[in-house]
Parts: sequence; C-alpha cells; structure tokens
Amino acid sequence: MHDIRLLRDQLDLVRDAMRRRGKLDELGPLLDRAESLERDRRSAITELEAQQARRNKLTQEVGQLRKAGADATALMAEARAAGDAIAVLEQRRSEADAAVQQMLYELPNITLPEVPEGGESANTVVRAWGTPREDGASIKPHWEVGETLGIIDLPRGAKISGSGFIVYRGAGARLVRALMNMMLDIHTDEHGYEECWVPLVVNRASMTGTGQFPKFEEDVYAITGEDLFLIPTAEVPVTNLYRDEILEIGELPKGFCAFSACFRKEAGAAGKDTRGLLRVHEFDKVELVRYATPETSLDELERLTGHSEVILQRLGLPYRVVLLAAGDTGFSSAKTYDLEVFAPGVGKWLEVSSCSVFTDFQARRANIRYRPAPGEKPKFVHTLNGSALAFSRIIASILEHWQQPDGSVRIPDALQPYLGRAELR
RNA sequence: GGAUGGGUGGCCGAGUGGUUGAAGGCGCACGCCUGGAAAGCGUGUGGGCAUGAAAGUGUCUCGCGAGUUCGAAUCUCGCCCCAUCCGCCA
Repeated sequence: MHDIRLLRDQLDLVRDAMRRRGKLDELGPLLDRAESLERDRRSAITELEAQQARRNKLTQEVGQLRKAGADATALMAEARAAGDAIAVLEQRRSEADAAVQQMLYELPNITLPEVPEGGESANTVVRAWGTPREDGASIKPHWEVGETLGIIDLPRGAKISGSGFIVYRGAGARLVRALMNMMLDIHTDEHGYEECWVPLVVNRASMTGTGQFPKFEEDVYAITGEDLFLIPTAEVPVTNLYRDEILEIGELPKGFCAFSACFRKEAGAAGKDTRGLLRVHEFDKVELVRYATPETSLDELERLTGHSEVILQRLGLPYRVVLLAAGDTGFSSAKTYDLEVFAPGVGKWLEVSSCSVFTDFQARRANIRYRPAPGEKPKFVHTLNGSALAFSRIIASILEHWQQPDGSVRIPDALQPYLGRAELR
C-alpha cells in the first residue's frame, strides 16, 4: 500500500511506475480518479471537523451552564442540530475514505529504478553459478526417477487429495526432512536467523498485511465457516509477527527463518509446467524474512539473496540469478531476484526461490514501525523475504542433476549427513 | 461447544456520563548532581488525520461496529480477540 501523499504529490511518478509494469491500461483509469477521490476525502474531513469542533464547543458550554444551574435548552438544541450535520458528514467521509482505501489496495508497489521495465522477456540474468548438464537427452525426468526409486507416489497423492498433491515415501520422505534440517541449520548457525515455527492457518488481517488480500483472495484456500486461510507462504505469518508493533532501532535488522507447508490453488495454471513436482498445490519451503531500516534494505536484499544461494551451492545445483522486470515483479515487491535451477531432465530452469524487498509497502499495510531514535516519531520498516528454498522443485532438480547413468541419484555431500546415505537407488 | 473474567498510551496500570488524551509507575529524552557511573532530584514524553511555510490550530483515537445523550473510556446491543475453568481431543 502506498502513502496517499504519494498519489497526491507525485501522481506522475506512480503513473510511470504502473506503465513500467505494463499496467497502465488496467490501472490508468483508477489513477485518473485518484485526484478527485482524494480531494473529496479531504474536503469531507475538513467540513466534518469544523462541525465537530462546533459541537464540542457547544457541548462544553452546556456542561458549564448546567453546572451553574442555568437553562441550557437553546444550546442543547443547537448542539443536536450540529450532531445531525455531523452524522451526514461522517457518512460522506467514510464513503470517501473507503474509495481511497480501495484504490490504494489495488495499486502494486513501485519498482526501484534499477528494475528493467517491461514484462517477463525483459528479465535479466545478473549472475550464474555452476555448469548445467548438457546431456539432458539421457536424463529421465524427475517423476520417472522418483517413481522408479519408490520415493514419489503421485497417483496416491491424487487419490487422497487430488492432482497436485504429493506423497513422498521412504527415502523421499526422509529427503524432505533432511532438506528442512539442512536449510534451517545453515540459516540459523551460519546466517544468524532466528528460527521460528508458525501456524499454517492465518486470519484476514495477516493476509491483508502482506498484500495477498484483498486482490488475490481467490488464490488461497479458505477454511469453511471461518475467516481463516491456509498460508500460501510462511512470509505471511512471519512478516505479520510484528504487525501493529513498534520496534526499537537496536532490534534492526532482524531476520527469521521458518519451515512451512505452502498452499496454493494455482487456478488457471493447468497444463503449464504441471508435470511431476513442478507446480503443485501444496509444497514445503524454508522461508527467510528480514525487517530492516529504509537505509539498509537494498543491501539486505543482496544479503538475503546470498543466503539463499548458499543452499544451492551446498547442494551443487547450477543456478542463475534473475532480476525480474517490472511487469514480472510481484504485486507487493519493489525489486525481486528469482533463483532458477537448471533441471536437465525436463530441460528447464526452475524457479526455486524468489527474493524480494517490499520497501514500506507491506509495513504500511501491516503497520510495522520502528523508532529511528529515542523520542523520535515511528517510521515504517522495510520488509524482505525470500525462499531458501522451495523443496519440491529442489527435489526435482536433485533427481535430475545428480542422476547417474544407471538411474541412481547421488546425494550432494552437504546433504548426506542429514539423509544418512550417499545415494538413492 | 459451555461458563466466568478481561481487552486503556512504547510497557504496566488507575479511571462508571462533562477541561480525562486519560492519574500513578516503568521506559525513554534533556538537565542537575558526580572524578566518572549508578542512585537521587527536576523537566519533558502516545498515535493517526486535516490545515499551515512554520509555530500552531482543529479533529479522531481507551478491542471493533451500532445505539442512547447536548455530551460516552465510562450506559445499552451486536461482534472480535485474549485468559481461566468445564467438555471434547492429538
């Protein structure tokens, strides 16, 4: 969510930001109305407050008269009239307010200057690590290896839940557990994150705080009969840990890592990259969340992205870091790096992490502030998060990149102690 | 699910219709004191919005919403949340 003052004072800047996202056709009309919506809101406030001031004054005089035992009937009538006027103005104010609020909820964040404008085709690879295998033709896709090895059971996942729900079995189940432990150990022991274990079910305020709601409510699973929702990412509960709180400057930057299952409807995505583990309704992920000051948040994004990269390096998986173009950058994000791993069996780069800085966009929604110095006014923090990493696609990558000619799969050294074996066969 | 008790400022905690935005305490800031610190003493200190160049002024805010009233933190109704007990249960 933006500061309304930005739309008031720098509408052109907002308009240009929407253009760079390729959203001007969609959001231009909304922006055209912004000025009049905001003007309405402010004139409603001004008139309302004038009446309120008048009534407050009358009311006080009534009190004094009555205390003195005098007759206050005339003043009381006048105050009542002011009250009636206030009721009307209040209605107008709340309508104008809601209109502005709704507009603010619809507008995505403004991407930073270094983010290329345009859509997905303008994404740029900023660096790469490792060497992708080129013998893809001889490599079986992960769903075949997984089935052969008896570690992934897609048919039974579909039977008990539906397409897009995975059953891991035997060493596959243990692989999930191993990945969780390895990632969390590295982030806590080496990168200094505080580990936390959060609810998978959150309320509406939390979903609104991180930007999922109101715009993307149809993308998440809701609990019938309750105003509760399954999280699409641990970003939601972890970022909302400090919703409506004021942090002390000494607490920043602050970093959390959390393992969680993630639930996504993925409606409308049918047919695209849906084989095997590539796009599923429920997957596991270790998430990193950081709270920072505006001064350091950009550096924090680099740091956070680096933390995610460490995991890929330990797993020996070749990857590239992609700076997303404005049009491909998520609604709440100001700048996003995707980490993509090459999966030679399917011949594709798989997005296994998305690391973003949200500037104050989420903090304003979730009302997360910090006090820059003792006695100073609170300011909004900057929030960041990144996957480190999403399991299902990592498992797919491991099964393909580390696949041996005989169909077995070598386990990366760093993972071996956690899995308790050096290969899957 | 049932019962009871609660939701007040950064935190704790008074306050049952009229200068109460809110006593007191903690914390924090500044000053005094001190060789320096602690303690002690003094002063100050919520957040949002509108307006204004600023100082300031106005307004809202005591979980949320509606109602009663000239006037609500305070009375009424509905809702939400928290705690405890009972029930159920991994």
